[in-house]
Amino acid sequence: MDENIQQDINVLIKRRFEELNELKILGFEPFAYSYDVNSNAEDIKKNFNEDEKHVVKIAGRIMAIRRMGKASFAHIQDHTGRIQIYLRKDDIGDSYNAFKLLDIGDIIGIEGFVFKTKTGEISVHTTSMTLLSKTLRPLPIAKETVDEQGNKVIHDQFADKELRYRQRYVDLVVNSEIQETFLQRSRIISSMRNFLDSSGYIEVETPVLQPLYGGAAAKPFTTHHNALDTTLYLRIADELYLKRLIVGGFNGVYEISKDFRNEGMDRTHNPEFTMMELYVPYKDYEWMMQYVEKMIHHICTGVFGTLDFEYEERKINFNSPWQRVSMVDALMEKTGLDILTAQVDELKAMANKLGVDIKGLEAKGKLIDEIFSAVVQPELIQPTFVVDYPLELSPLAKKHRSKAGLVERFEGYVAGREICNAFSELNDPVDQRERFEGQVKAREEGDEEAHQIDEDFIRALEYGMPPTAGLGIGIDRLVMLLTNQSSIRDVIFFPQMKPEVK
RNA sequence: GGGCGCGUAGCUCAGGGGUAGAGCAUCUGCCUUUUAAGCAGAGGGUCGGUGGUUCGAGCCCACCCGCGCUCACCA
Repeated sequence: MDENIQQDINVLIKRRFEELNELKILGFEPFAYSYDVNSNAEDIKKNFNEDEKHVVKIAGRIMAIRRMGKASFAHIQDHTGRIQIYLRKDDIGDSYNAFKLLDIGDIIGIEGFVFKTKTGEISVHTTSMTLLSKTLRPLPIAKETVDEQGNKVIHDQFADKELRYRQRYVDLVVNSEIQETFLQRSRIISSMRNFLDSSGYIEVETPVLQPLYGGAAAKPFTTHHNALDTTLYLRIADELYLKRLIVGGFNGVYEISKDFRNEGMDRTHNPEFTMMELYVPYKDYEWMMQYVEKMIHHICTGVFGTLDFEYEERKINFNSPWQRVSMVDALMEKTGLDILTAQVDELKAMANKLGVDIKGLEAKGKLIDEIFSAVVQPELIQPTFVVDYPLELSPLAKKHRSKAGLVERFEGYVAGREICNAFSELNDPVDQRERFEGQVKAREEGDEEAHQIDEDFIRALEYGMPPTAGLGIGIDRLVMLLTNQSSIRDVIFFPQMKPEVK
């Protein structure tokens, strides 16, 4: 930060330190130990009764002050919202002198009785004020007013996106409406966990630090373990460990945890993100599609009380069953090309004709994926399962029981975005080894994201894994969808940022 | 990395060649039902940085730095 700006802030901070000392001299402890709260802003307003003087004890942060000599009004904000307080020197004596030394941002406890002002605002008439925490930095507070048309106008809003992300604690205080999105995130995860638990599946934890990374096509973060003197990777997926647990005999395991991918950042990508993966033995991807429908239904109704959502101005309805379309059919319809029999040259020609950037790709699977992403995916607005993917795109999925060249895999799309990925898990260790070897070949041909051979995983499969259905859901993106947020940074408290420039 | 945009007081912003502005916030005084409280006064800026053009540069030019959006890669 620029030194001069720093100095200017310091003038304000210096004044706060002076107030701190003056408060101590007056005998007020600026940082209290506790306060017995028995009400909150929301309850006070909800339970207001003209005839009774409710006595309440509340605590919160001062968000506005209007001083009028020997009496003052202020608004304090707690976790339920704001409420006005009224303080008079006649009522609180010496504390009024302390109040004169308080600022917006300070945290106080107020005991008093509830009343309604001349102008009709339910307020607390203070009989006792306790300073709980003195602020040493000025809060970038906004003021609100209502214009002639009845629109809420916010003045001096704390709007710098970078500062909001870097200092989320300030953002949460002064733009407190964002708390709702994060509360919804929390409820979505709880609801999902609750649904999985009630199905009898076990929540487990598997390593974040892995000697071999796998389970997805992505570049990892690399780190080093000193005592072992070995390279470890931050996991890019939980998949291979969770399937080992299915080998071990559990009746369904899931994990909700952070995965890490060392790739670009934008409105839908953060380097660490939250993933839910579920594996259920003796089931296949058909069963899993229905399970996803039920789970999303449970979350939508449980958290939001509705199946109707709006995302980026488009209406979405989560009624079951979701639409289903096979990848082959969808591409046939859009391009007239049968991707099962098409040659690489035909796919490249089609991509060029459609204006799809294939940037030197040669692998058939990747070409198909590019064309699909460009021409089909954006049109999948209502919840849709795209089923049966090319084998070479899915080295961990089981070959389709009747369609050659495909695997039993589906992805769920909503509002043109992928929200889940699932398959009938490959449990044939011989086939798995061949797929891994195919990946090694792809890697040698320059595909940095191709899988490595995980010998221990193959060994686990050789001990026998029951037929299993597996699912992955990107939690951040699900939350974005359900809370109508277009940036992943708005559903993650502390999104990754460039290092702060001093 | 490419393209577009932004950077002026603590916050939100005006000013587009003539020597720095507004509102809020801060400080002082008055004010015991206010609510963007009010009234009177005060302080606060090397206008993101460096060079250049000019008698004179927030303003024009070049380069750099930071941030946002977007494209590419990707969940």
